[in-house]
Amino acid sequence: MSLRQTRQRELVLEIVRGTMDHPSADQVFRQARRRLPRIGLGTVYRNLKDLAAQGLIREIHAGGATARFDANMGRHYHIRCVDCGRLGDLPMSVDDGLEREAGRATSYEILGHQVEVLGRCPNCQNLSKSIESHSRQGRV
Amino acid sequence: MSLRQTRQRELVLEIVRGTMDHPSADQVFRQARRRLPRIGLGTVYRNLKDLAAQGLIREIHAGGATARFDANMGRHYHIRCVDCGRLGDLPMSVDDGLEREAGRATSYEILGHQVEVLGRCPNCQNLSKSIESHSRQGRV
DNA sequence: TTTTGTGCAAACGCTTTGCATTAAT
DNA sequence: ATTAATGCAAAGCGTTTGCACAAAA
Repeated sequence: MSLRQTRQRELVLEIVRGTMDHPSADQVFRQARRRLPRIGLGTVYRNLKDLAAQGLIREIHAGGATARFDANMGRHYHIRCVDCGRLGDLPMSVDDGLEREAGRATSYEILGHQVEVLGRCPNCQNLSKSIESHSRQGRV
Repeated sequence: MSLRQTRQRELVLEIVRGTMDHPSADQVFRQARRRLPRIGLGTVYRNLKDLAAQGLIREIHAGGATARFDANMGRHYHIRCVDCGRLGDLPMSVDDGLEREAGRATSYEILGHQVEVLGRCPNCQNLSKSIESHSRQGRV
């Protein structure tokens, strides 16, 4: 249950904490190998995942693994169900102020923005309700 | 240069247009195969990519392909350079109203949201400037 | 007839996993 | 001594690509 403190795990955490540039697993791996030449890529992946589960680091945009396609070409936002992965359109207005503010905050040339709201769809809410009331089982 | 009108391409477009649920390439493929049993998965991928390039559909990769990691656990937004993939933190305020509005617009249980602004980082802006001024080459 | 597009299969890149060994507790 | 974590390699998954053949133009 409790995590053991290993050289590898400490190093991975230290590397992610020590940089501002949101490294990929492979970048963390390369950097780690400079200090622990025998560290494996699998270990790095496992530690990144464990550290994220502990809330010590955050994995960014892991949700968008597989591409989705949309024939709605108007600007709009999306909502994703964290349980079943269902992706829906959000019938709400697009915030142009956000790009203006981002332009002020950085020296990037702003080209656009995407918003993804995370939630649980009605179907998955009902599923977990019926599990609660009918049994003691945990996560499905 | 100009796209030919094939049964396969028409079908793929029709499928993406005919659903609201943002199908993945594989879902499009399965549905397409019901009407064109010999269609290949590669063809579906190629057509989705072509149709997106033509602006007829949109590819949603809610985040980049490969996962990135961040030790900054506070709520914040990101900005991605569309040229080099560089990912930065955005020093700007998080919009809670957005989640409230999403809650009103759907029957999802709202859990959070992510914003990714797209742009070109200062470095890539300079790179393309120097290419423009020193040569006639197009896209790098 | 000339290309572009297709089907197929192999290759790709990122990530996960099985397993025998190592090391933290 | 116990058992979680490691290194390694193989497999998994979504996606891309090379190539000979088919079909639009």
